[in-house]
Amino acid sequence: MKPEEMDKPLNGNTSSVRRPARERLLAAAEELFYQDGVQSVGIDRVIERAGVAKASLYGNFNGKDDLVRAYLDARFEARRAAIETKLAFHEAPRDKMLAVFDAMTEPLAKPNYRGCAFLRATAEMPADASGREVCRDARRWTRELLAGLAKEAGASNPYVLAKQLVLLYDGAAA
Amino acid sequence: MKPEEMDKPLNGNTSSVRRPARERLLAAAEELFYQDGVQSVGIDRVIERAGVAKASLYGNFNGKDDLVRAYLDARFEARRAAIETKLAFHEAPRDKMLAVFDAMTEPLAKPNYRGCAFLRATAEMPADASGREVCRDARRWTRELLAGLAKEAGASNPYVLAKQLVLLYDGAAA
DNA sequence: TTGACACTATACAGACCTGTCTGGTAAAGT
DNA sequence: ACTTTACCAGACAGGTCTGTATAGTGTCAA
Repeated sequence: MKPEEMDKPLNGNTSSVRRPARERLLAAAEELFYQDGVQSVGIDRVIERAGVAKASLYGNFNGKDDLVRAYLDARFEARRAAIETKLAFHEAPRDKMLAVFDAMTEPLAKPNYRGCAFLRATAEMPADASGREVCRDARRWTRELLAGLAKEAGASNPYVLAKQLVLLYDGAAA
Repeated sequence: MKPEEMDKPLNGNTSSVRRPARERLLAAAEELFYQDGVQSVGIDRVIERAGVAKASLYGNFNGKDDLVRAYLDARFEARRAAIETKLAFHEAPRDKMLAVFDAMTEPLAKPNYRGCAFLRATAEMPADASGREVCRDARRWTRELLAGLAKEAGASNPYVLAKQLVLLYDGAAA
């Protein structure tokens, strides 16, 4: 996606039925929020990109805060799905841990990678934003998943190991 | 510093001579920008905290962007000073590398630590902000310092090692 | 046909933020 | 005595942002 296309509407509707406004909003939010940051992307840009009226945004979400939260939720869901897909290929706890790490570091190689979405969002959101919870939950989920696997694998201190692994991911993602 | 004191002016002038406006502005910027984020802290809050008129800000700086840059510059200078102080105690390159890491991770234990100032600022500043350069410079300076020491220490691949160490720091700081 | 529904388009209020401008004070240099 | 310098206080303009309100369109079902 070239920059000059970044604000043109994307309907994705070669079919006769248009995708509902909510989906288009989430798709636009996903791209714009991740690429340019939650703070600096205004509502007007999102609705323009989604090809949606402002009223449709406020009909489907409670406000920007809610849209950001939905965007982060979707992001979390995507990560969880990616991890669990990879997880299914392995049996041994140790292999599973590697699979988790594999799934998480896979996006790093992508051309438009801009760092961990949760870390970025946490850094730029105001302290009282509701999206912070999602970020916290996502990090905790990852940590506890790793800790559980480490325990199964017989690690002497699974919780500490999980924290160190997350720390390593944070470094790579930053 | 309790939150309710966070916006009262701090003159720090028990002496007869008041500290000049520029210094008070930088001190206020340091605290507010680091604590609450560069974006969400407005100029009015900075000048109120500094006990300074708005005109004094625009007399000493070219605008908010410039103030942010000065804040980051000061931050960089402080880090450099802290590192070089610790560096002076050691002779062997390997000890020096540990000293660098020591100096950089020392602030992590402080009660009001909020992560690496440069990482945070980079995450929340708009793409065209002049402060990004400072962040880039600070990171490059650290990396090259470590690479130089690694080379002296006889590391097989000093540059890669330096990058990995910085990555480790980023993880810890995030 | 009518009415409910989802949507578009646009105008607008209110808040906030940056940056400018004016006016006044006090100290230091000439 | 006069000027310069540094400063404070606050009003104000211009912009951007979120969120609301209004008016109109197309569709589908009863």
